[in-house]
Amino acid sequence: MKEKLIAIVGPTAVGKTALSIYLAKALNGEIISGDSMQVYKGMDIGTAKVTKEEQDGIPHHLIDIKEPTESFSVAEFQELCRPLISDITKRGKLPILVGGTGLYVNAVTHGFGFAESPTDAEYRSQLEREAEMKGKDVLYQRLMEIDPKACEKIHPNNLRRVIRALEVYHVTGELFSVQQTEEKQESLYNLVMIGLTMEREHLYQRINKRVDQMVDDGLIQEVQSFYQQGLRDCQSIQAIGYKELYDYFDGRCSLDEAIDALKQNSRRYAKRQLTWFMNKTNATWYTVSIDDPSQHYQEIVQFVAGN
RNA sequence: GGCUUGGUAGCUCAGUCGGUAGAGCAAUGGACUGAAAAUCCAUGUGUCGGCGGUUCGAUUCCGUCCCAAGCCA
Repeated sequence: MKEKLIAIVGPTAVGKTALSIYLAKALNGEIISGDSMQVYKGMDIGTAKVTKEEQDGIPHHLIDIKEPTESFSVAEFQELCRPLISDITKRGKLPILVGGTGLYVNAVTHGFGFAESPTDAEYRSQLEREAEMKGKDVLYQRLMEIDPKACEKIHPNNLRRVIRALEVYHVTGELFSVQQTEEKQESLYNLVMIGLTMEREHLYQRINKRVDQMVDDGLIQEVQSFYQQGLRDCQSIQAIGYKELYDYFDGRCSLDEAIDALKQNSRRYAKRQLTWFMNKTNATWYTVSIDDPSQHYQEIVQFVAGN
């Protein structure tokens, strides 16, 4: 008997958090964040992390589990998330996975098997240096000799993924393309996936408004404190909101330009999220209205409870 | 009121010595298996300001009108 798992996916700012709290209350649930940036402590405003008040007593997991200096990965997320789901289930509660990071969600709900191929940071940077000196074609050609099947799916310009494929071979002796065939079609869980979307123009309005709100709430100070602590070159500051404001603090642009870039990058991010969730999941979709975001809550509760 | 320079893609502009046009940015679509809020790929039809004229043919030349900026009264 598979464990029951609810997942809520959708683009940034569509209202996943509010729905998740509502569902958790209605169905005796606990919430697991499926988000690559909300794991970082102190990155609260910029990642639109749930506040304590919003949580309203509902247990939340996998937020604030990393220092901003640390790295994090899908595999680690998967490793943490799966036992957590079992644990919540055993306690008689309903696990609700809420996330905007499509890869993370799918890695948990489906059988992504990368547990056997760890990373090798040293090897990565070695390849990066090589690509810089000799060009990325050199690495692509090397991958072509080792794993031509992987090359079919990786664009020569996508250096990051070329390097990852080489890394897998380097570390495990196994081909990247072979590992990928382990993908399973069936979910590991009795999965009910809810997708939230919104008319594009309205979603963009909400994103722009939310960024302004973040600035009012002290986003600039939040990022500045990381900047002043000397936080540099780490995964956490790749987050939207942080990298743009770093450009401002570095004097590469004005504050207004940074905020505009932040909005634009958020909109583009939302678009990529929709592409992923629409094409890589079979969520049941609800189009939420900008005027009444809670319009479908009752319907969703019934749908989730009935499955 | 007169003169000058402009009006071309959502924006900034290029260009056509007359054969209905193209860059950057924006936007849109897509890919995605240990950085994923990352990384990467693909996509350019627009009354060439309006109306007339010349011409086989005008966005291009001419006239006129409208709009904008600047200068002179």
